Amino acid sequence: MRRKITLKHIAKELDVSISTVSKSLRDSAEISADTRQKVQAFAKLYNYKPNNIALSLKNKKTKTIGVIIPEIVHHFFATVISGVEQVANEKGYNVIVCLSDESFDKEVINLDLLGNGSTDGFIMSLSKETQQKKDFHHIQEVISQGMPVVMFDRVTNEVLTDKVIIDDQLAAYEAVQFLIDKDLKKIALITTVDYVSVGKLRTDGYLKCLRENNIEIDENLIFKIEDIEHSSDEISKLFDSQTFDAVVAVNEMFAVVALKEAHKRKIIVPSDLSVIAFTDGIISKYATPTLTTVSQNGVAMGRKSAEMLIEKLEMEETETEQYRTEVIPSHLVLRESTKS
Amino acid sequence: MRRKITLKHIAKELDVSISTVSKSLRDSAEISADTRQKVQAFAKLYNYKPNNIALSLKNKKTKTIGVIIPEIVHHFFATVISGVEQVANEKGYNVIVCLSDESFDKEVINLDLLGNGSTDGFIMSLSKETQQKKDFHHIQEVISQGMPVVMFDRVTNEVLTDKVIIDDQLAAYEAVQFLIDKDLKKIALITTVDYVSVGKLRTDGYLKCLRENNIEIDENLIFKIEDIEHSSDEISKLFDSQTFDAVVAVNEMFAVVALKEAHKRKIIVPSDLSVIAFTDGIISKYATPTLTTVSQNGVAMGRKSAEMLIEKLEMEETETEQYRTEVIPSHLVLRESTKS
DNA sequence: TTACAGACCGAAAACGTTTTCGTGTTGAAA
DNA sequence: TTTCAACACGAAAACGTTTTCGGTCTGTAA
Repeated sequence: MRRKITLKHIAKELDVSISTVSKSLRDSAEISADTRQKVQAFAKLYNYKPNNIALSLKNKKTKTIGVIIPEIVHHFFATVISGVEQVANEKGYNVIVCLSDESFDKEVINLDLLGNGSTDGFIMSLSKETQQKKDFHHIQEVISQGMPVVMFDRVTNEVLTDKVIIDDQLAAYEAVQFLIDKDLKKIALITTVDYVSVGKLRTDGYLKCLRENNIEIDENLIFKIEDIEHSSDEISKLFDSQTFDAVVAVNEMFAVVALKEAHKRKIIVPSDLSVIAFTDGIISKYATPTLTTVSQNGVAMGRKSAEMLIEKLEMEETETEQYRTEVIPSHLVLRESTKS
Repeated sequence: MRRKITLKHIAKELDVSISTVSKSLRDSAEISADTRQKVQAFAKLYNYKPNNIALSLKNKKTKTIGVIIPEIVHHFFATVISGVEQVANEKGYNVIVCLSDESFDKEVINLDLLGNGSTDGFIMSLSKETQQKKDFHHIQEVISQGMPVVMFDRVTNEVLTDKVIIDDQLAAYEAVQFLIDKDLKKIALITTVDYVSVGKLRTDGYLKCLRENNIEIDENLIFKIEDIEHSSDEISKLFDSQTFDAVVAVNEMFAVVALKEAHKRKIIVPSDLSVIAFTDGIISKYATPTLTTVSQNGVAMGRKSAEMLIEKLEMEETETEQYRTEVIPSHLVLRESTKS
């Protein structure tokens, strides 16, 4: 088992000093062409590669960015990671992924663990529990220690830092307006409980659009679902108790469940009922009928987040602290679940 | 901006040596209770946490495992990461994720980059290109340098190391047998090109089952699809040219496309046509009708892979090299796309 | 008084780099 | 012959830890 070779080994083998070896490998003019050549040949032969950890310690940079997300088995977050990874890769950074499992405590632990030298900065999306507790001291902590942090999607105003979001309220507004333009007036909304920030914003957009179109808001058409596991029963109740000619769902799963419920009741989509979902993911593309969705470009969010973070990492310390919030554009992806 | 505090800072502030600080924090009996108490109080006050990088360098352990997968926007791989992360977390390890994008070169680069001290070991699934080229020297390289590697799902016999797989051939066999038991004889197979190892194995299982049931193999019923983008047209052709009463697809997407094609032609699933898909993911659960699938428990694979890797990492160097291949059980998840 | 044990603490090495600075040797100019 | 620059290289510090090995006290026993 050939162990990893170090500068020291090369130095001893060639009977020169460690400094000489190091300089030779970096092609320093300080060293004679002869020695340089000799060292380089030897290094190549034994496949020498500098030790990353030693470099990190010396440079006080790890070239690693930490990504903390609620869960990875979720198409949207997977696409974000994909985007982050793309630009990280281009710029020579590694990505270390941590899952909070929607738990506040795990978020704290992860931040704590990685905050001690393992990463140069963070990209994160808040866990549900954190959003509920409204406790962000762990994030403030790492920021105050000089670590750049970029928050995406599930963000909060209470932390001053760079952010990347889609304009959820506007997107919901546009989705609803699209339906109204098709002359659909009884529009149901299937959303989450309010503490999930994006759920709240989308609900706000829905309400705003109805108001501005002078359509009376019927609270019975707004359905807040806590638990995705029982969404099927819940949504069934909605169909039992109310009639409506369009549904906006804040995620794909709710929309597909609605689709199935309609199918079961012989309600034809889109002629009898139009459906629009948020988050343009895999399910929408493969549902029957395929779903019209509000695109939520995770790759773009990931890319933008990584770009902002790396920019912060590589700029001079002295520059003025200026935080930006970038808005990733979203648009309606028209498919079979709405009338054309 | 409070910068991170180090042992040196504490030492200077309290006017003792670095050694004393270090020992105090580790509650060494060498240091008087008085001093210990003082140091600990100070450290707590300033929220001292040892620098991970320095520890890694000293201990020659990073407590980090590298995961290299073809892509993350793929439910199966996401579940695997989730599993890996779970046990990594339990055992105090971090997970660094790299995507090969199905590219041989990126796989080499990632392995190279992380192999130089950044991780203690690897968990990986081969990229398509690597499987095609059958070039595994980069993996042999890291192994020969003493890094444990666990391969999962897309593995190869040409590398001697720990592996975690599902018995794809057996799983396919059982799926086909299930259909035959329902008295379905004309069973089509929608699979990938042969160099994708799991596609090949599943095809083998299909063939074996037909043979052992004395059903003549009709090559026209075996459909190899290279490009998922055009699968729709391809599968349409299959329906044009052949008749059959069951379909086995090696992934969810192919199955859903078949489902839609049947729907379009007024072929009723499951009464006219049964469909079974591989990889029990999100799509299957939300398809219409829901899909009967061969479960491919990614979380279990991830967990098992991580367990095997960490076991290797923490066992004494001296123990005999013994490589294992673990098989994760799979089973049919019965849903609406097959007759009950 | 001397010797010695124990208590307490510090110096230094080690992990693997990079970089600054110093030093010895050579050759040429004065 | 003396002086000095250019050249080639090495020593050592630094990054932040942990740990081994000494060293300096104090107090007690001989």
